[in-house]
Amino acid sequence: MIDNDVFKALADPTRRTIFEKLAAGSMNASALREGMDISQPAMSQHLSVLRNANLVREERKGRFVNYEVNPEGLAQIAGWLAKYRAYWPARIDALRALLKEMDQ
Amino acid sequence: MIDNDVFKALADPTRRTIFEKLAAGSMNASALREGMDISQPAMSQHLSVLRNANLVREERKGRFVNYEVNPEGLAQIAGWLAKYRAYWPARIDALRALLKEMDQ
DNA sequence: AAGTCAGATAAGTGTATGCTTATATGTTCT
DNA sequence: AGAACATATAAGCATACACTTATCTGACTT
Repeated sequence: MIDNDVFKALADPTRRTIFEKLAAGSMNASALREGMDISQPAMSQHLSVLRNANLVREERKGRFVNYEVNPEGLAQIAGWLAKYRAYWPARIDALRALLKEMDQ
Repeated sequence: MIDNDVFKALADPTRRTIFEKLAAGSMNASALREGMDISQPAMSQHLSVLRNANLVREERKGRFVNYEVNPEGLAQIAGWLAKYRAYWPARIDALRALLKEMDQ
């Protein structure tokens, strides 16, 4: 099951922070570390997990590696969530509307 | 952070299966175990985790405990997902495919 | 009241996970 | 070519996690 990687990847708060940073704008691994009190290998390992979960993708830029959000992972979560549409509370009707709109 | 519990709870495939079963209809812990090759304590522990993540809630029914989906947990995921709405349109095709797949 | 049943909790154990330090790979600069 | 830099990988370690068996609590039954 592929969902597994996505949820596992997001189960770690540090990885969610990294993802959030990337969502605000792509950047390389060193830039990501700024203000995060995390070692270089740890960051590299986290990025590897996020990449495997299709939450993030990389692009070599010379000696840097630029990381950016990969919508694929988000789509997987949306897909999982959609299965339980029946239980979505009114409060997130906007989300449902958006999915429906895309479905047309 | 509350997201933490939700994603951690869903990071385990067994718990996702349990949740899925409950989404199809509320039932007690014993009924949940049917066809699942899981010990009674393990089930109880999983339900405890799901409950803590607000993905599930319980209702005492005499000597049974009926479990059902708690939309609160789903709302948390939807809320998290909504923050990255900006990235959805980039892969509308994937979302559409997922939705179509689900509708059958 | 005693027995039985549903479920929770306790304690122990093997494995997974996230970190560390050390080293390797690959790219740019002089 | 060699130094400097960005990132990845290796190996080791402490903690978290999912499971097990044993026991406990609370509710129905006779």
